[in-house]
Amino acid sequence: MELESKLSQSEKSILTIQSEVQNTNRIALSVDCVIFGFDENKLKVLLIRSDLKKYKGKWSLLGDLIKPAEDLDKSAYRILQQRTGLDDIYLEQVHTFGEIKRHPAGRVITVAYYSLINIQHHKLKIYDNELHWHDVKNVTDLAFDHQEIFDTCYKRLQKRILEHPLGFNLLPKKFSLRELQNLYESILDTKMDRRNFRKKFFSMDLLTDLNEMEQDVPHRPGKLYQFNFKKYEKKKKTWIGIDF
Amino acid sequence: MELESKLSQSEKSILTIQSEVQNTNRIALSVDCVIFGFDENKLKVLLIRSDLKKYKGKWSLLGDLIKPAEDLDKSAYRILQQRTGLDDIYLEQVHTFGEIKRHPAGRVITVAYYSLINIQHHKLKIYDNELHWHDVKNVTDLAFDHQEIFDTCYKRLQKRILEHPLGFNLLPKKFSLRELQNLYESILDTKMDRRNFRKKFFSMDLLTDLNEMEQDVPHRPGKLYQFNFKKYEKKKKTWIGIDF
DNA sequence: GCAAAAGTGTTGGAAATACACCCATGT
DNA sequence: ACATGGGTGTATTTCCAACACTTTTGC
Repeated sequence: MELESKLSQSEKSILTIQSEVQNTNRIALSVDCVIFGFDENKLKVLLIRSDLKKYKGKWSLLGDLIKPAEDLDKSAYRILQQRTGLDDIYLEQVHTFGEIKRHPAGRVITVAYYSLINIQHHKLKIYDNELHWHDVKNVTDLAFDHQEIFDTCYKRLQKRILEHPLGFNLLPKKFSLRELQNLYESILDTKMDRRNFRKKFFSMDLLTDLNEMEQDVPHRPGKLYQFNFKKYEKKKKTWIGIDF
Repeated sequence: MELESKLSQSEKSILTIQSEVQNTNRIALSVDCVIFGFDENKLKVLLIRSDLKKYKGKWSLLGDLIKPAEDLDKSAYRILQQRTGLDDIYLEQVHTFGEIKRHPAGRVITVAYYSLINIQHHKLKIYDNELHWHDVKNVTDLAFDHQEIFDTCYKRLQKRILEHPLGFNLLPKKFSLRELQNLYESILDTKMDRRNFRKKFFSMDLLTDLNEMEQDVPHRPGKLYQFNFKKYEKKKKTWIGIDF
């Protein structure tokens, strides 16, 4: 270190920095989106066939290069808009992947996002037959380092769904408690006790009872609910637990 | 969307992508590190004076541009190594900040990390008097968007410390329970019950009793402990709670 | 002997879990 | 009538949280 490091930030002039920023040190950046949907009681992810010879036949995440005059989140929204036709989508940045050799076309650092969309709204809008919804359980061997990106994003979703009520983004506006529970069970890959699940959600007081019933189900119809967001955001923990 | 989007990923050739990667779409990338330390029973962060006229007199995080042939994490380690002289430091990537106008020298996207270091080891190695340890409580009005980056990283640390036993990275190898509790209290900015804190940690069985005592304290000396990592990593939750 | 922090157990309440029966609908 | 999932209550256990006194050392 020593000389170089002492100089590196404290004494560089703005001109030096400008020169570095504009010339020597630029790198291509992309955004990749793990787009989750929920259909047939299964958690799905939207993938596209890779067109690169190296990854022929493999699936990959949806992504694109970031334009030099485009905000990061904007870039992610653009990809979603282009691919799904949907605005107003839940989106969360997860991690940035920067291995030198991760992309065959050269150095590309990629910022990974996951997003949650209501697959019913979306269904009508897939024109491109290279796009396909995959069960998350069957997602293996993606192109590039996309398997790692997918795994990271899926784990993040599993964690977040326990901390915040994000599920509604994946469901229709109106849903039954059974659908909600199916959603949680498929995201977390677990089974839950029905009575305890209901108790938990009702006690959180985040659902509005619509006084409507399911239609056309081959069994006793369930009540339909909506998420109530006014009531969320108030709940904080008082004491602070340590839970390793 | 339409035409452009349909083509954008599914039909671009490797040559097109290579050209984009190498020419039109490159952006400068930096790493910024929020370096935490613990001293005098307070959580501290290492800052450097900004040399840019625009931010004269303000403090900023330690960072540098990523070199085109340097891995992301490597880059963060390099900055830490240069600034603190320490290897083998706990480091976690937190978020990538990409507002178009965040840096006066032009478009620079920055990947934020936080790190935890043992300030005792480090003390000897600050040569640069533009570097200074600040109480996290007094960190305001940093240069660039570094206040936002700092806030984000600090919140992440507060969350992580409740989920994983990271604290030891900030403490000497041997520490008393009082020091450990002081650490948690200063990170979380809260007070905890001493008996419950002890119970909690002992029940986790992550501490090795060294059968040594504190020296030269003006009161009854406490026992000294070490973190025991073999035992960590086993604890999982069985049922899955939902805690909004 | 006094100040300062170490060390130690118990109890009540809240939340999580496990668990079984009747009900409404479509076929 | 039967198959399917909807809807409900209680008892047990586990975890959290509040709380006070005695001990050891330095001065």
